[in-house]
Amino acid sequence: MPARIQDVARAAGVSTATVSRSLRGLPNVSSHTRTAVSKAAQDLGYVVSRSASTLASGRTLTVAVITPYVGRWFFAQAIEAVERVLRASGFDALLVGVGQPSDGVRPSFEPETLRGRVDAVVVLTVPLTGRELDGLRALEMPTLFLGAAVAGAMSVRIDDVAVGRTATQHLIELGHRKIAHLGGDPTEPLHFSAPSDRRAGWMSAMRAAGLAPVPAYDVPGLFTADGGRAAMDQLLDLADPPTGVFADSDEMALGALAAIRARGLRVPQDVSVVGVDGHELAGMAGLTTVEQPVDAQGALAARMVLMAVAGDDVHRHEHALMPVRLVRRTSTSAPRS
Amino acid sequence: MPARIQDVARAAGVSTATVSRSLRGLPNVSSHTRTAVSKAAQDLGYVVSRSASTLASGRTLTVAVITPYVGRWFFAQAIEAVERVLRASGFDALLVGVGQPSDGVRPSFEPETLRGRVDAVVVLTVPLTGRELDGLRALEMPTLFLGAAVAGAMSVRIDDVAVGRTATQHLIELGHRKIAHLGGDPTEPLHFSAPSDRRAGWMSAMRAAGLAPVPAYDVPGLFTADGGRAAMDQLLDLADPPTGVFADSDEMALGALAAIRARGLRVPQDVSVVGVDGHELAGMAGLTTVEQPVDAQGALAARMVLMAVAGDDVHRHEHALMPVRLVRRTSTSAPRS
DNA sequence: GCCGCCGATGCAAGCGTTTGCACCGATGTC
DNA sequence: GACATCGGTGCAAACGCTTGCATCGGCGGC
Repeated sequence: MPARIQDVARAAGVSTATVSRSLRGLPNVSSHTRTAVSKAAQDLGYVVSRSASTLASGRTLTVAVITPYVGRWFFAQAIEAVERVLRASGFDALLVGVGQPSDGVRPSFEPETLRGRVDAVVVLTVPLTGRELDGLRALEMPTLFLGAAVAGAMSVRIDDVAVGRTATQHLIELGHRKIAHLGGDPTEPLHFSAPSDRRAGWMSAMRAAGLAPVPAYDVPGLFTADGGRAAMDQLLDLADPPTGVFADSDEMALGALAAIRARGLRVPQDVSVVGVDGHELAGMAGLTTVEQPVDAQGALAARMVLMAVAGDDVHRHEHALMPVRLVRRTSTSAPRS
Repeated sequence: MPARIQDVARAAGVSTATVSRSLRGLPNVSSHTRTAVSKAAQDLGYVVSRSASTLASGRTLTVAVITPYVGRWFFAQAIEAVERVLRASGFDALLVGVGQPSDGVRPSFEPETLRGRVDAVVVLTVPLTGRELDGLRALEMPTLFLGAAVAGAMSVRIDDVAVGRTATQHLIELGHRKIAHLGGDPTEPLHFSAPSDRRAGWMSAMRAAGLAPVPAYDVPGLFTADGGRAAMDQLLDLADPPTGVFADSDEMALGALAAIRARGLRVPQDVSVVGVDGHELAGMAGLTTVEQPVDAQGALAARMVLMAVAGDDVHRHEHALMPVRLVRRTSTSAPRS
């Protein structure tokens, strides 16, 4: 049987109240008592019961991380960073997957189930329904969106419109006129804002350069390498294929690279490709990309919710925007005239 | 204020005991009462307090997932699968990161912390110290190792020696004699068994073919793309570089590919490369690989611990071995004679 | 028609903490 | 020297559920 607070109290010759206060470092405990309690706890291998503690205090020392995927690069990186910071502060990360739609419809996420289960929520780039958002608000706990901005909650993200603009401008500056866009899956039940924002950036940069975004050049890539490859194939089948391609993610861009090379075409001579993310393997493949600081976003997100949990209301509605930067590699160059 | 069980009891005109039994689907509740309780709970938006329920029953409906990384491909895939199955069964996944050694020493993982916090533990390919293993055993709860076998606990994994042998044999059958091995980081504080087993498979296959494994051909690749690239560079700097390379992971193999091409050498004409995993991007890059079913391993692992939690002692010590298969692509061929 | 049994329900004792409040000396103040 | 003050401590009431045990009709068997 594991030791309970009662056992520690007895061993240290004090009351359970004093043990509780002492172990949590609360004031008004003499240093003499403190050492006695610590020793007793140590000897007995005492570790506080989370459920009892939570029940009595209402604090869970746990933060929910809501995510549609964990296998995809961006999400995996972000989760790792969030978890690391939470753990360093003594908090646990409760992983909540809401993706994996079975019959095209995502199983509804029930925020109510989190009540009393966590102290705060970090939502990773998952667009919630109105009902879900309301449920989340009803929880009345610190909530932070990573990868999207939602009114009334904290957020950490990058400027996705600028991302699209930066990538597209890069191609334009190299001399490209026929620039395609590989985006998300429009039929996907989870409507992310990143794809549409990046797409908007693409269109905006095109127009600013006096170029018309061609509808046939705007194809869905599903945010996967396979999807990117298929989309690229589709583009190359066009009578007048693009010379430059902007993919919303490195994974799609790498798929596009594969499709291009599979046809015996060369990168960047025949087609230039630029991605988004800063995936480790993008570097290996020489992919030019708009790099975003995923680790930093995750760490900042965790720090922000922790501050909010600690009662800091100042940043309770802060929206942090992290910088991105274009990393030029060998997948982009001037088009063959 | 959220509704408590007391409120539901009052609304349904029964006692809290009946509400508790009814809501959990226990027997000996009349169907009439059952519907009345359900309706009352529904109306009040009642959701049981996890901490109170846990405190009273000792059940947490939560499983800990211990992992050294979440950003690396294998781990991310496995976690996603485990979480999905747990969630489908009404269990939560508590993500516990134990990696990220700061000063070369991994911060010790404290199994005691999990007591009363979870009903079972899934440990992902993280070699624990004796103290940690003892602590885990002392918890006396279902424990499963994914990616390594540990006596006295369940496990799900692949035969890593066979993996190394398969990959190496493939190169040997193609006619290679000078075959290198890209393995893990020997100085890494986390000593995984996979790298040493795969290495053993490499050596065994070499010897079986009458070839001597050359020490200079056995280089650490850190299990990252960057590490794989650096390791490959090292191999290519050798006076007599290998013609075939077996990398313990696809990520390293992809790094190796980059290093080879950066020198103007060609794959597979100049060097053949084979990896391990079945990474989505390996397919894009045409990498030959020994594919392992990560999703299936994760899902099975989750199912096994759930059965054990449910009281099924039959499989309590079962060791499941999942099949791997060689996927031939364009990164391997006969060496230039 | 009595008895035993059984399904349905209620009672109340936990489960192991936290915390508001009371208490109790010792110290400091006029 | 009386009195507020204050640090240190204990008491005991929550916190919201689960569950062993008791209770209570109703029903079939003899």
